[in-house]
Amino acid sequence: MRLIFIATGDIALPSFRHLLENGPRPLALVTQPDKPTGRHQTMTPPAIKVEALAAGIPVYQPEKIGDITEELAALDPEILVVMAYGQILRDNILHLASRAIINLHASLLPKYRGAACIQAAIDAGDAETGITAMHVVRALDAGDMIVSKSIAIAPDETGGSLHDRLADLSPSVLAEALAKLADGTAPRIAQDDAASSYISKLERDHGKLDWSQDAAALERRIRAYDPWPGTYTVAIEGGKEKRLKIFPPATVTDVNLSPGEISIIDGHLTVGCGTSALRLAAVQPDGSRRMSAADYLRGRQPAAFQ
RNA sequence: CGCGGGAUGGAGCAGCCAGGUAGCUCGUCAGGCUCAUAACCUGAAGGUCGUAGGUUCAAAUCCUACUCCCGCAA
Repeated sequence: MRLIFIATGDIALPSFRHLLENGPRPLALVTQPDKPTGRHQTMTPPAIKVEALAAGIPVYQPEKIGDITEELAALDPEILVVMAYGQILRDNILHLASRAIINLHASLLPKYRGAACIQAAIDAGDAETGITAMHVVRALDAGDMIVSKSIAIAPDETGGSLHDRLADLSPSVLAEALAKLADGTAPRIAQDDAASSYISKLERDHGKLDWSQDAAALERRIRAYDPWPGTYTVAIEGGKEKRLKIFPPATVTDVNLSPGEISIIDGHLTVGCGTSALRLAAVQPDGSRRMSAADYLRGRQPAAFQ
């Protein structure tokens, strides 16, 4: 089967490797251009590009994928596989493949269409999530589904751990979808739009914790947003506002404190929430490295979180 | 050279602006007290103040360069 892989995010790496090892070997990889990243804004290629080049797979990095429509058409693909690519695909790409264009999405559709689907499942307190293979249509993540597989979300699951587990689950979903497309047994399961939800892309600012919320909800958010975009609060230290990152695990504890109020209970940094309170285990002050909440308290005296 | 913060005994910090015997909260070790404690008391060990130069009678502190860590931004 003539296949082109279209992906940027690391979540696609296991699936890409699966194709390299078990076939069908991708004719090409389309990925986002190298971008300046890190503290020194050095140009960094997507990891999947590096692996593709090492495997001798041609790589395209168009600013807009529409710019290479002709090149891709010349490869005469039967299947396009899209996963965490990062660009909206236009009609010219949607109709490029003779057989199908499919997308691997990290949620159990129709829940959590959009970018931050992994975090959303933890944030909502869902018991499970998964990977869905579907046909790509113009509306984002709204195409007919082919196959999905689910996994349970652990009580201490973080966005990072779930990302990795979903990445490892993806190859089996891809393999099953490709097999069914090949032998003509692939179903087209329409999504129930009424049951759908859309999650927009997360920005760093979305990680600011609102202490007026329920402690259990905040605990889920701290896990869901780790490591990206991370959660933080603003600590009042000596009258100054200092940004303070918060890391899991946080523990809901039944103490009566007003939202944002800090108390040291049994040696643990405890913060009041809208309902009950949260005991924090790990934090990172601005300009310093990650440390235990106990270490943080040794050298600083935060008055409150806001 | 995108912007900015930082490097001080094992941990987290203060001291630096206005140079002049290394300090705080813990931890560790020893002893004491207690029925008992992540309790309390007493004592001790442990630092060439990131590196290299410079200024000075004198540098953690002022100047220069370098290394490493981190936040923002992507």
